[in-house]
Parts: sequence; structure tokens; C-alpha cells
Amino acid sequence: MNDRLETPKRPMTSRQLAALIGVSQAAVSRAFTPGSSISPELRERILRGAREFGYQPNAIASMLTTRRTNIIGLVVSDMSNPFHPAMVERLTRGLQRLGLQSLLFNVTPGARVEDQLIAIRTYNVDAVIVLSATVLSERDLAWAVEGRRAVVLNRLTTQDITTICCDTGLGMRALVDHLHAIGRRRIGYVAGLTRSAIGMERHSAFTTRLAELGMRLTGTASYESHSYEAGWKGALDLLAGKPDAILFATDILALGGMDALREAAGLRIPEDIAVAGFDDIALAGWPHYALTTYRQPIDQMVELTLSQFTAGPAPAPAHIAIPGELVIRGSTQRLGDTTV
Amino acid sequence: MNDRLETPKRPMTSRQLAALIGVSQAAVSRAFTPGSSISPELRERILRGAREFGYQPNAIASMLTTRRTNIIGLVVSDMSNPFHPAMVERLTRGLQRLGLQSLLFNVTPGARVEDQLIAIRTYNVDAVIVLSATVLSERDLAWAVEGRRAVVLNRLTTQDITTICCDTGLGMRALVDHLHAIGRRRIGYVAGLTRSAIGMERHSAFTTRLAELGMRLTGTASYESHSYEAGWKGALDLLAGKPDAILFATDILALGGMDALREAAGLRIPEDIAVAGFDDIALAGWPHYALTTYRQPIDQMVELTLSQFTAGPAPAPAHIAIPGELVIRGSTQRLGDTTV
DNA sequence: TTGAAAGCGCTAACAG
DNA sequence: CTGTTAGCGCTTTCAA
Repeated sequence: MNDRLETPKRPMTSRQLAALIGVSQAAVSRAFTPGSSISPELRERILRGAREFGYQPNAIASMLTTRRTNIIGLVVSDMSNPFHPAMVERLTRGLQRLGLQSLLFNVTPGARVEDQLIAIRTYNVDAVIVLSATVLSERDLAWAVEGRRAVVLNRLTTQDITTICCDTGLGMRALVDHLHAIGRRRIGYVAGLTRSAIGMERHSAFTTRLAELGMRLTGTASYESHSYEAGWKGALDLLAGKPDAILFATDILALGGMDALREAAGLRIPEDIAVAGFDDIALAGWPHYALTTYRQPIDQMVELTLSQFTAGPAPAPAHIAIPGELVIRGSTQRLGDTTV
Repeated sequence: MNDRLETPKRPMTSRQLAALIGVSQAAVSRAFTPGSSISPELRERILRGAREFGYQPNAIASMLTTRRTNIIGLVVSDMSNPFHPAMVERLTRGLQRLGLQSLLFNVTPGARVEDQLIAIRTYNVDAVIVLSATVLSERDLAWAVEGRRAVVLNRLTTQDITTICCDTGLGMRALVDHLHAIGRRRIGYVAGLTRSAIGMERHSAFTTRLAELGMRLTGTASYESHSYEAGWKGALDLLAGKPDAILFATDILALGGMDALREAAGLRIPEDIAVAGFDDIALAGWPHYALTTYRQPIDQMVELTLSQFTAGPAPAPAHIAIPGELVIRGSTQRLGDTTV
């Protein structure tokens, strides 16, 4: 590797501690290994000694023998969509609870993905969690998780990897049904990344339900990004079609769209036009936006992800879609209804 | 440790590769060590063989001998303030560029901090970056970084640790001067975490400048949090004092405050009341908010942090304050000026 | 420059 | 239950 940082001073080793309290080095190791065969008295004596002399087992050394690192690689590509940090935060906390560490990888479109993720291999992480990282091609994805447990969140893949997503079909259906129920008939759609599988799924689930209900698609826009700006521009693009509602592929798009509709187009929401998103990020609940959206079941998604990393043989790869929850707020409202 | 995850299948070792191409195991090691004494030809032959057979050096094993992990512990406590994920993203990318990995720690107020950060020690991370983690007491902080390089960002400490902050004094002065320049004289202040050193510094820098300019402090509010909701409530609390401007300790507070002022109090910004924040998060630039704020020099802060981790002896701990930049947007405006 | 050999600190058989 | 003994895969002397 490189020699960027100098060698820090050495902490005490199990052998030193063993010598200090007159037991074998192996005994020290056992004292720190739950379930190993050691008498409670000996263990207690050793743990007390460890506290006294400040001994901590060296995880690096144990990795070498056990071939387990207890490190999970967390691959993310875009922290500017608030949905992602929210997810990262929960995942990291959950992993910590299980005694697992999170090695964070931020993949960017520029450099070669394999170079960016090489540490997944050299550091031998036990498992990989990929969070909506559309930057990764199918090949990259396969390379990154090769030979280890993996969970892909909010992204679909043809690889033999467990994927966990919010149920797009249910979500889009609930949203469209809601728009229908409040009397909207002319709907525009702002897509995010149209070439991602999940993006396409959201789009097609949307158009399918729209057709089933006999509603009109007044137009589709996309700037190939999940950003406020993309939502802003996308919303304005759709106005020519005179929609009475716009559905956005993600909340962050919807926020940009709402501001554009209000400030650039001078429209009232929901009186002139209804707006809905998908995700339920914290900002969607802010009073200024009060965005109707489909809430991703974050907690369940995290729990399910964590359950892949517990003892026993690796679960067979599965593609899991979890139902979310329609959250109705002020951005949608029955047409002609004047109460806010 | 635990036995959560089963042993994955073993990758090729340097010894195996050595046997395969008929060189010594040490030669393989040297081939992957920049600057080691090995002939270009041998190295080339070995690297070619490595590519062919898919050999990758095992970082774990090398950690054991070199006692360097090339892992940096990144300690964060609150990802819901957008300033933090923005910082984490840049830090991680910067570290990756240097060939360093980021082990992410999410400290929460609940559990014992030492338990949450134990991996800093057992995994022997080379250095620690603490990001505004006010959850950590001074004692926790000292414990966490003991014996290794460390940088504390946006937090002050009495410990002998390098701290890197945006220059609070300059920032607050610039903001107050600006409010003064546009004719505001009655200023309210919404604080975040009042018991943090940086919180107190911002507050006192603010009041100092206010007094120097002979402006009136109409009130101070705080809900001990950097959140939208805390800003919302804080802003409303201040209205009794009839301020013509409110300064918020952070942008996220200001956003909540602005929405409260507009939607709950029915005020116009900046006509009825001016608003300013501190940080310049992405949302501050959204047209709906157009928040005047003091931009933290994130890029410089990250570069400076990274420079602490480059070759050579550890730089002496220093307390560094970097000037930011006043960003004037629509939320502040000359009193009586009607153009937007 | 290259190879042989001795560990790094720990876990995991294997005896006792 | 406890101690002894081999390694884990690599880096780093030390000779050649």
C-alpha cells in the first residue's frame, strides 16, 4: 500500500497481557470470544486484567485467522438526494448494533468503478450493500459483490443478488388512484433516471395504472437526474400539455417541480395543479411543500437488509419488494374543494 | 468477535502466485510495494501474472505487519442536517483519492460513546475525522482519537487536536454588517445547540458585532437542535420582539424559520422581515428560500483535512479558522427597496 | 536485486 | 477447561 501515515505506537498484545496475569495467550483470546470454552472465573480474571492494563483485542489480527472482517462495504453514489443519507444513517446504525462496521464507498461516474471499489476486495469486506448506485453497471455490480453476501437497495439487477426495494407497482398504483380519486384526469410525469431499471419500472407502473383508469398522460419529461433542478425544469416542460396533476418519480424532483410551478409559472398547488412524489423524504413533510407521496418503508428495508447479515448460511438471493404507504398531504386535493 | 458471517472462499495468496510464476513470495510482495528494490522486469512479470491469475494483495495481512490500515474513522452524529452528508461525501471522495478508506461511525446520544467507537481502536484506524459531533464529550473525544492523527471539523475542543472550522467571527460579522447595510436595526437570533463551543462562538460573535453597530437584539430563541422544526418554532418565538431581521445559527434552522414566518405568521421575506443563515447548504440556493447566508469553505476545509493525512510526520495540532464567503440572496434586501 | 526466514497478533486444532 | 502449537498472508530483515 502507500506509506502515507507513520506507524503509531503499539498497543498491548494478548501475549503481553497473558504474561502479566500468568495465563496462556490462548486463554486471553478465549476470554474475548463469546461461547469459547473457558471457565467463568478465568474469563472474569482476564477481562478484569484487560481493563486494568488497557488491553483491547486487535481486530486486524483476528481477521487474518478467521477470515472475517465484520466490515460491510456500503456503496453509495449520490448523497445530495436526501433519501440517501437518511438510508446511510439507518444502515450504519443498524450495522453498528450488530457489531459490524461500515466502510463507505462513494462511487462517481468519472473514474473506473473497479478502482474506486478495489478496497471491497483487498480489505475482504464480509458483505456489500449497494444503495441505488446507478453509476454501477451490471458488470461493475457483479464484480463488486463477487463471492460475498450482498444486498442491493432500490435498484434492480439481473445478477443473482438479493434486491430490496419499495414496491413500485403498489406505490405508483396508490398514487395514481389517489390522483384519480381527487378528480384529476390529465397527468404529467417527470422521470428521473430513465435508463435505470427502477426508473423504468416506476414509469411503466405509472402509465399502466393511468391507462387502466382511462386518465390522460399529458406529457413526460426527464433530465436524467434526481435533483431539485431536474424537477424544476421537468415541471415547466410539462405545462404545455395543461396537466391538472404532475407525478414525479422521486420527492426531490417534486420539490423542484413545486417551486417551479409556484414561482416560475405562478400556479397554486393544489388548486391549479396537484403534485405528488415518491420516497417521503423529510422535506416532503415541510409545511411549504406538504407533498403527497408514497413512503418507502425504510425501517423494514433496513431490517431486512440487516437480517441478511446474521448468523447461519447466506439466504438464497431473492428479489424483495416491500409495500410502502401512501402519505396524503396538501399538495393534492379534491378538485373544486377549497378547504386547505 | 462474533461469528455472524461464514467464511468466504479464499482468494489467491502471494505464495500461490509466486509458485505459479516461479519467483519467491517476497518478490510478489515487492512487486506491489512502490519503491521497493525490485527490477522493473521482475515487477512487470509479476504484475502481469497477477492480472492473469486474478491475484490481489490482501490488505488485512499487510496491516498486521505494517501496522497501518489506511483506514480513516469518520465520526458523524447527525445526517439530517444536509450540511453533514455534503461534508461526508466530499471527505470520502477525497480520502478515496488518497487511497484511504472511510470507516463510518454514527454516534447517537443513547448508548455509551465508547461502545459505539470501539472499532476505532480494535480496527486500528490510522486517523479520525470528527464532524461536528457534539454528541461527544471532551472526554469521549480524547478517548476516540488517543494516539492517532485526528481532525475535528466544525467543533471546538480544548484537547490537543487539530480543529478546522469556518471562521465564525468573520462570518457573523459579515452577516450582521450586511443586515445593517440594508437598514435593519432590530435583529432576532435563533441559536442551535447553545452548549456547543461553536454555537456559543457564533452567538457571541453575533452579539458583539450587533453591539458594535448599535443594533438592537430583540430576542434569542433556541430548541437545542439544528433542525427545520427548531428553526420554525424559534422564529415564531421571536416575533413578539418585532424584529426586522432574524439571523439563524445554521441554514437548516433558517429554512424552518422562513417557512414559519411566511406560512404561520403571514410575513413577507424580505419585505416584512429579513432572514439570514450560516453554512450555505444546497437548499439555501433554492429559489423558494433564496437564503442569504455565510458559505462555509467546504472544499478548503476538506483539502486541509486531507493534507493532515499525507506523508511525513504528523503536523502539530493547530486550530484553524478559514474565512468563508457572504452569499447574498433574496431573503435580505434593503428596507424600502421593492425590486426583487 | 533476489530468496530464505522470521515474525505481526490472533484463532483454532490438538493434547492433556 | 487449559496450554501448546501451528499457521493466517503479508512485510521486512538478512544473506547471498
